[in-house]
Amino acid sequence: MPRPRSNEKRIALLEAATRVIVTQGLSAPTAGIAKEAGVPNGSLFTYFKTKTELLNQLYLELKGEMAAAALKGLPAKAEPREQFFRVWQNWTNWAVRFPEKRQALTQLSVSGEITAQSRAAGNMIMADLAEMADRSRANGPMRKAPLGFVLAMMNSVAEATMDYMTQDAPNAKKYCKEGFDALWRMVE
Amino acid sequence: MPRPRSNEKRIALLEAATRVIVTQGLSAPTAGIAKEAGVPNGSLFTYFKTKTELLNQLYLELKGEMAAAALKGLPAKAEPREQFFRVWQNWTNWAVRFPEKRQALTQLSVSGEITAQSRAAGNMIMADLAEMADRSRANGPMRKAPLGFVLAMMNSVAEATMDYMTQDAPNAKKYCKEGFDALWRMVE
Amino acid sequence: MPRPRSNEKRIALLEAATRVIVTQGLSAPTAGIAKEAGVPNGSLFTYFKTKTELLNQLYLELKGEMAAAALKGLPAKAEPREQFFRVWQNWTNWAVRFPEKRQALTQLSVSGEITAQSRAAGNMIMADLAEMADRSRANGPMRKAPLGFVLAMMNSVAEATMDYMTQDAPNAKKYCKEGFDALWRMVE
Amino acid sequence: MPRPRSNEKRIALLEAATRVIVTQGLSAPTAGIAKEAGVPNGSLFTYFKTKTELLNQLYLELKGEMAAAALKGLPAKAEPREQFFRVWQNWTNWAVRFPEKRQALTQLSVSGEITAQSRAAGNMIMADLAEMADRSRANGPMRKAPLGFVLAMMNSVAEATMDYMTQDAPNAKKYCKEGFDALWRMVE
DNA sequence: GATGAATGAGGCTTCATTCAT
DNA sequence: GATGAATGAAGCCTCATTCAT
Repeated sequence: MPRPRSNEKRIALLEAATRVIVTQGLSAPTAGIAKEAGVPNGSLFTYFKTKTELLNQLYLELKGEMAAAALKGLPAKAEPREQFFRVWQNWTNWAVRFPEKRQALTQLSVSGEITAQSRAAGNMIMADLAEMADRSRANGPMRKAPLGFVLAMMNSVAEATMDYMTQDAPNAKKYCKEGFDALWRMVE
Repeated sequence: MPRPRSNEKRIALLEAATRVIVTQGLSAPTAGIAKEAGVPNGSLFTYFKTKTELLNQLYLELKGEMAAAALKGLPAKAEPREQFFRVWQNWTNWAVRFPEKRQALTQLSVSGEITAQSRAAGNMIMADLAEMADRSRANGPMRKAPLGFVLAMMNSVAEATMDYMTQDAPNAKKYCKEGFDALWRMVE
Repeated sequence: MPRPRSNEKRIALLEAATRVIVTQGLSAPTAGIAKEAGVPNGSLFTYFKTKTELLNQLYLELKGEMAAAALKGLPAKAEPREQFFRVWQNWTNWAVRFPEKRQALTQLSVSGEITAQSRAAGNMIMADLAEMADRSRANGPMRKAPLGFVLAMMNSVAEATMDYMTQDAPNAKKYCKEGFDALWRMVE
Repeated sequence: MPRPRSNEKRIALLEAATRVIVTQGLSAPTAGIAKEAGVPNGSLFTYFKTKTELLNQLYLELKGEMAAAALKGLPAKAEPREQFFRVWQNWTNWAVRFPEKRQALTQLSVSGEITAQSRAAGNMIMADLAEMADRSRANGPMRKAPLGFVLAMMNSVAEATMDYMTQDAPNAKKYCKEGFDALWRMVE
């Protein structure tokens, strides 16, 4: 029985990639990522066939983490608005707690490195969030707009909110609320 | 400001860069940009000292074009909402007419290549737009929020709108209106 | 001579190497050979200390097979020419039946991977053939030329013949005869 | 006007490649070739887009040189045999004078690196030689065999001859004659 | 012994920038 | 100034071999 593949190294590489991407961008050398992870450069390629694959997996990983954070500990019974606000808080707070993860995710999202497949999978991950959004706008002015469009709106507002929460951490809570209210006005 | 002889080549390079960036990303080789522009590769560096400078100038150029387009032909006397809507139309239509320019601008904006100075200059360019936004929210629910935050919100909604207008061109007009209404609800 | 347990795997590796060398050349990765053989990559090195050793053993194996095929079922009593022709047929037919083996052998022969020792051993293997060749030219025009030179000549004619037999299989028999006659004219 | 491409460097690279291939085989690093040529490694790729292209051009270059050498200074009027013998001498002597070139050419010929196109071009280069061979066998026992087959025979005999001439230089002349006579017996 | 993960030296190639002409 | 060849530092990835299990 050979040495089994170490999941720790995989994680270490993914986390290192996150950090390195934030400081150096997506063109950061794989060697740098490996070094940051404390792993020999050749090993990176036993865990990820190519740099692109590493990037795509990181994308999915981060998206998954973000979604999980957003949906964590939802009050099963609650007003839609309240429930949504809770998600909003979870979501934006995750971004504040892990600014590097969010930043890396943003970079990945706009880059040409992410496959259509990965993007599709990423959307699947966000399905619960999407559904919640769908319910929220059900009786509002955007009820007839395509769901995708509404989601894009929400997402973009969320991004802007997170930016400010991160940049100006002391007032994070205020931005969080303000952003949510703006969003709510938009859809409900 | 010493200018190299041919301004045509400068323009050609900038336009080529726009196209090349869209298809290949910011890591596109300078040689490729030069070729696309029909300019010898070495000449690129007589027009732009470094690749970074080319990118920064392109950023400013595109931002300028966008702002100019947005503010063109404004009815001097008109209701704020109407006037703002006109700007909104100009703006989003520019994005639809020149999707490559917008895409390149987006890529540049998120990249680490753009200097703080360029970003500041970029904001100056958008000053008129910012002022208009400021007036729009003057009596609305976001009247007390930091202007930057409001602008970021608007911008993010605009981005989402443009995305959909570009992706689904036949319904562009609808998205344009829908996006604007959403924005208006947010701030006014 | 300590032998690893399974001779089957050894054979499988040798045969896989033959196939892989034909398609990918001698620089084919050991991992690829192992995979083709259905053997885990690490195991290759329990059967062959190094890649070079694998190559050398393959060389000898193929040379041995070729010689055995050539000398098989010789009529003990027969005219020299007839006997030699029989060998010639056996030899060239082997090449046609196993073109991959011959091709791999050719590649190995010209490569720098084969040690002097292996080459010497390879010549030993061909000793019977050499002897027969020696007898054949005993009364001919090349009777005074160094044996090695005559053998090289024969070998080269054989190679050319095999090439054509393999390339143009339907006429293989004709080439076989034609090649032999040419050879015989040369030495006898 | 920029620096023109230096044909000297091209030649230097080709010659360096010849030498390096002989000692290290076709898998010799491009860096080593460049160093041997006294050229920075990056420059190799301004003269040859890829290693494969370098190899193919070298193949053609060597083949061309060989053919030119073989056909040099032919007596216009002479018996076919005499004329052919002259070619044979030229040819084999070239091999003795430039053993590295011949060895490299041999390696290239058997390798998988040479394109079908290059091989075709290589054959064109040898066309005059082929024609002469064709005339030589016109009245001989191989007059009905496919020309390609005859050429292959001749070539293989030449190879064997050259090997011995090179290995045992003092007797080169003898091998040259002996090889030619053998060949002549074969075809005429 | 069997297995396949681990390793790190190197290989090929690219590229921003410089510089000879 | 204009041009495109020149350059050499990296970058991504491969691979023979070793070694933990």
